[in-house]
Amino acid sequence: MSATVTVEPAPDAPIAPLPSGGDSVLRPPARQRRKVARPQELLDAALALFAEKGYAATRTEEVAQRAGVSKGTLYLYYPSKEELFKAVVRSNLTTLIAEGQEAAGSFEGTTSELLAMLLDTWWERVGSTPAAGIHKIVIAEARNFPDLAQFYADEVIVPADRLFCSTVQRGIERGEFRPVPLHETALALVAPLIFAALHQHSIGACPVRMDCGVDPRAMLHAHLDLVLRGMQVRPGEGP
Amino acid sequence: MSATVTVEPAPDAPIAPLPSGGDSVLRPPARQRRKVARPQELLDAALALFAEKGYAATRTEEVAQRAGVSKGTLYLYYPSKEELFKAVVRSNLTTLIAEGQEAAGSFEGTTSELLAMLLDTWWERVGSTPAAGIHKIVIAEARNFPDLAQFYADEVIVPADRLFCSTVQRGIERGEFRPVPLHETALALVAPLIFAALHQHSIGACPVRMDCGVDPRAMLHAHLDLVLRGMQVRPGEGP
Amino acid sequence: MSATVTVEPAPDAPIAPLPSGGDSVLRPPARQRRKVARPQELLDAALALFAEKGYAATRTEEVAQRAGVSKGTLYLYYPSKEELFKAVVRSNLTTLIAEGQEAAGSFEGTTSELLAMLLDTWWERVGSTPAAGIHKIVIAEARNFPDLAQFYADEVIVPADRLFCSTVQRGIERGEFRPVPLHETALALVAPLIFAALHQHSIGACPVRMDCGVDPRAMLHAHLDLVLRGMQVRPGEGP
Amino acid sequence: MSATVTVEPAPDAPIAPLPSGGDSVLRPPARQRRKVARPQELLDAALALFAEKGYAATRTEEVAQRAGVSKGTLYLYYPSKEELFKAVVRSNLTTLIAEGQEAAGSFEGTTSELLAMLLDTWWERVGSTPAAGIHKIVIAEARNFPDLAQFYADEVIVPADRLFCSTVQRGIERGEFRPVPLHETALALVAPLIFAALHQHSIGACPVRMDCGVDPRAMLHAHLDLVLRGMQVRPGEGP
DNA sequence: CATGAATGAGACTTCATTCAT
DNA sequence: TATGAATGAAGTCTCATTCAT
Repeated sequence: MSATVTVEPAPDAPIAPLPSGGDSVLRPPARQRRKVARPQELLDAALALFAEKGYAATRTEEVAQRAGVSKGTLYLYYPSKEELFKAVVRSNLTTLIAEGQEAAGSFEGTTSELLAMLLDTWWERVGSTPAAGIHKIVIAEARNFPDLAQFYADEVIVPADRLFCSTVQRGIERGEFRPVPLHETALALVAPLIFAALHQHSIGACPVRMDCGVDPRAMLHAHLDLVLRGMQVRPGEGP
Repeated sequence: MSATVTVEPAPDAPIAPLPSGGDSVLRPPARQRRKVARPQELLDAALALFAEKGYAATRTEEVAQRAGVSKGTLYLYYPSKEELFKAVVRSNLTTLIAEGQEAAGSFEGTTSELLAMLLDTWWERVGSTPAAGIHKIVIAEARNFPDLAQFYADEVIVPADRLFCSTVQRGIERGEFRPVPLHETALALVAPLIFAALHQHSIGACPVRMDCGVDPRAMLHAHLDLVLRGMQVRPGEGP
Repeated sequence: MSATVTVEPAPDAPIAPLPSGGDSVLRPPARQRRKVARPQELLDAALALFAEKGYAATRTEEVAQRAGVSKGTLYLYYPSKEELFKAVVRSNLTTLIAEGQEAAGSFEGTTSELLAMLLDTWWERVGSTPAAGIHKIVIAEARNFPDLAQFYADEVIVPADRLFCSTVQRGIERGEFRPVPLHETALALVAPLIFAALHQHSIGACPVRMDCGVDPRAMLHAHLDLVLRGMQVRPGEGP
Repeated sequence: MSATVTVEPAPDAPIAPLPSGGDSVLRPPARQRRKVARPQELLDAALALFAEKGYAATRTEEVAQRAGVSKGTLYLYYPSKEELFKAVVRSNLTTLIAEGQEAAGSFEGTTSELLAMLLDTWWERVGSTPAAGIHKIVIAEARNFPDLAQFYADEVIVPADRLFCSTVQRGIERGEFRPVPLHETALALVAPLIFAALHQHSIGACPVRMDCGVDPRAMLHAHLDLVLRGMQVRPGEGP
């Protein structure tokens, strides 16, 4: 408050939700009615916190605060912490899936290019965003929330597997790839990306001194280079 | 309780996790080796539970029970749940690294064979054992325990990176591999395995119905096949 | 909302429960009689819910819903749940008392017949109607709402006692009954009925399997038979 | 604490549980281990509070305080508020039932005397004690806790009905009573007592000014006098 | 007058930690 | 040392009440 001290924004709300404008410092916190915007604001706040601290360590009140509402308001929109979490997963993964389908849909070009594009897009839209933190949470809490695990399997794992399997299949059918096993190859394709995303949202988000940091981008390309070469049909190998 | 009972000497480090070498299997009459074995028993119980349920969902009482002692006794050895957690991670990672070094040792044969051996061994000794649960925990809790992240970086990530980088280097130097970028390739090599291990200890451990389950073993081989081909020097490509 | 709409005059007692006579069934076009009917509608809804679930388990929102208004509107008429509760009890007790007086009237015939009639009527008009739920509420909450207990004592217990005492007195004076103690006998007369009514509105309203259910009607008659015989002067017994 | 000030006991604990003796005024409240005494102390505290305020209005922490323990300790013995309540009911009603059976068992004398004794005892051991408050609670909360209602029906209502029916039967068989209907008469016998007990624990426990207060004792005798006369075989009525 | 989104005190319950025995 | 009864801070969720619209 004093003139010389250059206070940085309160650490509690580094990504402050936006307090509407006026927000005078009087006691009653000037409650607002924003029925339509609230759900998304809550979802965003929840995603950020869940991704950072995990499911159990995130308090509902903290989510509400970050969204700029009170504890009770959160429960107006989501009936429980678990449902809130599911909504977060659903919201971000539905988008994810939709994008995957869409991107794969009508693609012209070599399958190698398609794969590069898919993985690139995934990294840009998911892996490098807070949404990637969801994977971390699911991995960490799956055994405590079996129905959540089932949900995740149904909504994410299976569709993603389908997408990549069919893409590899396309490469094989077009004579671009050797006849590699589908599921295993699909997994080998995405694993490094997901791994990098996990890293990014756990150790990578900590202030650790490390002399072998890896740029995910560079890693992605090295991986693609490696793997595509490994799949491609070599000159004298023809089927 | 009575005064005449001469309790065996207190373990030199009542709160220390245990120096891993000390728990030799000597003293065959399995009688009354309680007090020295306690720390390790607690650590084992804690590892199993943390790996299964995560940090927050694991109750200290449960750990104590599983180790066959009372709640209070646990606090005799570890001053808090957090310290117990750190001790578990440290204890098991040290072992883990030791095994890595040992496995690498002096290997004769092609670098492809060496890599195959390394990854195979890793899966056998770590990925498929409860120790892999540690990765899950560290990933999930890194941001809540920053010094743990630092520890993990120092003790696991950096050494592992060094091991794989030097192996790839060996392959390049011997003319077996193309001149691929070291760090990125190393990461691409291990990522699918770690990913599979994580999967194994989260979703894979849940009773989820899934039509695209992948055998980690088969995946490992598909991955190796792919990646080694991608790295190898092709006939007409000379260095 | 618009300025030209001439809302009907505000009810003279916006917060008053309603004086019971005011809600005549006039104004046949059942159109827009909302605002004057509101208090009674709220009271009715509240009575039903309080009687069914008790004070604490009844939510104000539920009351509002049942009355067809919003939560906020309820508070326009009653400043708090507690006041609503009191208004409900008072309102219905007034009715109850009125019915008592009405039922008593001027009776010709033996006092036994008069008593039979009184109790019969009470059961028909009160005991078997939702109004009996009020007794349940008062009994349950008297200690949490002392002034309500006072009100109940003044408005119900004392008048009822007076009515039955004077009736018994009449029986004694006319030589029909032995000189029994007044208050105690009056209580002994009504207790089984009230008891049955309470039962009816608590356990009797639950889906309990019970092999000793009692028909309140039959019980009433057995009780009367017993008690009137007990009071009546026997052939050889003095005056 | 000072010598001259005669402090009355803190208002929070009018019926203080007994603080073991020492109870110095230091900050740590001198926790004690009384594993065997605790359950009954908690039950007593719970009975008193439930009887006074009802189920919902009684806070678990209040029960713990009154029993002289902390919130958590309560849950060491009873897993939930509902279970605590059931334990209270069970504890007090089991005693009740046992006493009833026992008292009725081998009785010599007229059935009128037996009935007088039964009702007298009931009043002394239940009706006039806090245990009678249980009836109030069951009546008030039965519809919110159906399984409690079932429990109460099974454990109290049915056995009590059986006891009184068999007693009336005995009177009829011995030629003491007219052939009255069993269930109905049994109910008519106990109803005034239960009614009085309810009254005692609701309105009767409030500071109400009332000019028609009834001594339950006197009422009990008036009732018995009335009802026994009504049941007894009159001189010229032969069986 | 009416609405219903928003609030926040408070209830129940859990569990890491302490400490008398 | 070991125990496990006891503690109390903290978390999730409810709901009476308020108030901007």
